[in-house]
Amino acid sequence: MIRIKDIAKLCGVSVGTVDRVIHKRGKVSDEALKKVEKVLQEIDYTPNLLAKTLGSNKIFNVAVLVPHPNQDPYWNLCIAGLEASIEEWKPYNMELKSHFFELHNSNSFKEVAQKLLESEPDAVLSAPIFYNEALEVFRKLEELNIPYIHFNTQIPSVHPLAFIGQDLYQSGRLGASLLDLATKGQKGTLSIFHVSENIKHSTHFKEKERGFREYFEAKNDADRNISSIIIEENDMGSLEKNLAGALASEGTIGLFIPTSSGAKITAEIIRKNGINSICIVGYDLLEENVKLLKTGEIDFLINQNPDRQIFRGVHHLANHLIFNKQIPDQELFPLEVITRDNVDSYIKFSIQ
Amino acid sequence: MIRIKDIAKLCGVSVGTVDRVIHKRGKVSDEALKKVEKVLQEIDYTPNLLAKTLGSNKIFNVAVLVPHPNQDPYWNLCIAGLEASIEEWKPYNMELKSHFFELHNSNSFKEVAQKLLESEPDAVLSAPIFYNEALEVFRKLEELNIPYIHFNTQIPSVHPLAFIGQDLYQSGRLGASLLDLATKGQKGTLSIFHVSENIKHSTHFKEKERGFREYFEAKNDADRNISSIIIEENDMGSLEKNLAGALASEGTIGLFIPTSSGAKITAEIIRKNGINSICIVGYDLLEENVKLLKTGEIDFLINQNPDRQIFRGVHHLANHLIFNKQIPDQELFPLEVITRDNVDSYIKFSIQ
DNA sequence: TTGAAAGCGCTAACAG
DNA sequence: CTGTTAGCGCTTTCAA
Repeated sequence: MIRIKDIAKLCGVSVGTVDRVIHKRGKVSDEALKKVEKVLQEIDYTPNLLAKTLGSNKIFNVAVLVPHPNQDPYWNLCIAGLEASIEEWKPYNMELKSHFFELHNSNSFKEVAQKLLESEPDAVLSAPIFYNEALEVFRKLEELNIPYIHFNTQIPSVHPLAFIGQDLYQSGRLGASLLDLATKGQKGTLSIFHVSENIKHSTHFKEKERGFREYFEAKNDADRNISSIIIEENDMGSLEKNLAGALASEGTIGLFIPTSSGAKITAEIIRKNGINSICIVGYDLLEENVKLLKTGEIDFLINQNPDRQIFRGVHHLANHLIFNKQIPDQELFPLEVITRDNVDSYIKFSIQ
Repeated sequence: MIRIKDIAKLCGVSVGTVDRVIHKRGKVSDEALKKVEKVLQEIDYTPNLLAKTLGSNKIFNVAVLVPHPNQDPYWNLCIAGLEASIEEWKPYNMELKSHFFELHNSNSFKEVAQKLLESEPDAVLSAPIFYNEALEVFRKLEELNIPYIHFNTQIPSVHPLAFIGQDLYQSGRLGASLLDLATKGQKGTLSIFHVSENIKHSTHFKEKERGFREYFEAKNDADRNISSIIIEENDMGSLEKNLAGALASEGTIGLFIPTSSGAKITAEIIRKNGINSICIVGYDLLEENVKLLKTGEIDFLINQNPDRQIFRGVHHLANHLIFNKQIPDQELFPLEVITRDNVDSYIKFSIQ
C-alpha cells in the first residue's frame, strides 16, 4: 500500500504539498504541481479511508426530509432504515437529522424544508412528494452546492446526485401479471383502484397505472375488461358505498391497488359488504397488509422496501461525502413479490 | 465521544491498563481491574473503529472454501459476491483467499481443505457440501480456535459462528405454492424432479421436498397427484429418455426442480420431445434460466442469492474479527420469487 | 509557497 | 503489573 509519504519522497517534496495537490487546495508552485501530478498518474494511489476520516475530525451532517412517520404506516416503515443508517455511519462521524413534514400538507413541507436549509447540512436525502414546493427547495440546494439524493418519488427538472426507488412502470406491469395469474380462467373486470387524494400528487401512481394497462393491452384478452376506479370522496362512509357499488356494477374479479394503505381499506370493505372472491394485489409490508396476506384476503404484495431505500440513500451520500466515491445516478430496487408463503422470510430478514 | 484516555483519567490509571482490561490481555492487578470494569459498566464506551483498525496494523486472512466456479454456473454466481467482498474489506486490512474444490470430488475437497488449514487463516467461510469430509475439517478448525461460517448447506454436529442461507423447508413450500397457482384449474400430476446425483449428498434437497409435499398434503386436493421423479442415469441420453417417459406416463402438469441447473435440462427435454405446457418452478438466476423464464418455458424461479450469501458471510466474519461484534447465529435470506416481469429488476441490481 | 509537526483514538512494544 | 511512547496514514495548522 502506497502512502502520501511515499509519493512525497518520490517527488522530493513534503507530504503537505502532495496533500495540497491531491485536494486541489492550491498554493503549490507549478513545478511541484507537475512533479506530483506526474507521479500520481503513474502510480495507483488509493488513500487510506480510515486514516482520512480519523485525521480530519470533521463531522458530516446529513438531513433527511420525509413525511412524518406517525401519520402513515408506509412512512413509518422508513424509520427502521433511518435508525440502521444512524448506527452504520456513527463511526464515520456522520450524523443524521430527520426533518419530518406532514404528509398531506404542502405548507408543512415548505416550513420544514426552510428549517432544514437553515441547519446548513452537508447533504440531504429526501422523498420529494410535493412537486412544486420541492422544485424550489432543491433548486436552492443546488445553488448552495449542497448535494442531495431523492428516493421513492422521481421528479423532473432537478438534479439529484441519485435516485433510489422502483421502476414504477415495471412495477405496474408486475402487478398486472400477478393479477392476471391469480384470476386465470375467470371472466370479468380487473381494475386499478385509486383514492383520489393520492393521484393528485404524483407521477407515482400514473406510472404504475401505465404499466398495468400496457400489460393487458399487449395481451388483448377478450375475457378481461380493464378499468380504473377512482373514488373522490374523503370520508370513509361514502368511500365504502361508492367502492362497493363500483365493484358490483363492474363485475370486478381483481384489484390492483398502488397505495400501500389502500389494500387494507379495500379488503375491509369487501369483507363487510359480503362481496366474494376479488383478488387483490397491493403494496408493501405494512403490518395490516401482512395480516391480510396471511388470511388470504390479499393475494400478493409488491414490496417497495422503504426502509432500504433510506438506508441505501444514506449509504450513497456517505460514499460521496466521506469517501469521494463515484455513485450511480440511480438505483432501481428489485420488484419483490410477496405471498403468504414467503412473507415471513422477508419480515425476519432485518436490514443489512 | 468518550475515549480510552478519558476512562484512564476517570480511573486514575494509564491508557495501557485500560486497554489491557478491555481486551482481557491480563497482567492487571485486581485493584486496577475492578476500578476499570466499574467505570466501563457505568459509561457507554464504544471504541472508535477507525482508530482501532488503523492502530493495529494486523492483516486478517479469511479463507473461502467453495466449489470451483468454472464447473458449475451456480457456484459461478458466487464469484460476484466474493469480488464485492474483497473490495468492501480491503480498507480494513482484511484479505480473502479462495480455495476452490471440485464439485463432485470429495478427495479434492479434502486436499483443498488441507491446503487451507496449512495457510493458517484467521477465519473461514465455507459451503460444506460433503458431509463426512466436512466434519473432519471443521472439527479441526474448532480445535485450532479458528472461527468459521457456513453458507448454502447446513450440517449438524459442528458449530459454525453462523449459518447463512435459505429456510429450505419453506423454500419447498413456496415452490409448491407457485406451482399450485400456475396450474390452477388443471388436473394432473405435480412432481418434484431430482437427478440422483444431487440427492446423494444432501439434506438440501430433502428439506425442499418435505416442504413441497407438506404444502400439498395440507391442501388435500383431489385433482392433483403429487410425486417424485428421481432419475439415476448420469448420461444425458438416458436421462432424456427416462424423463420424457416419466412425464408422459404420469400426466405431469407441473415440475418443481430444486437444483438450479436442472430447470434448463428439463426445459430442453420438454421442448425437444414436443411435450406441451408443463409448468416449471426452478431455482436461481443462471443465465440460461433467465432466458427460459423470459421465453415462458420456465414459469418461476426462486432466487437463493448465492452471491449475497458469500457477501453476508464475509460481512459477519469481518464484524467478528475486526469489530468484535456479536453476530447472529443464522441469517435466513428472503425467498425471492422471480417471474418474467420482475427478473430484469433483479439482474440490474448489483450487490450492495 | 513550502515543510515540519501536532493531532485523530487506538494498539503494542518497551522500560521500569 | 504499570505507565510511557512510538507508531498507523491522513489532515491541518503554523512558522518559515
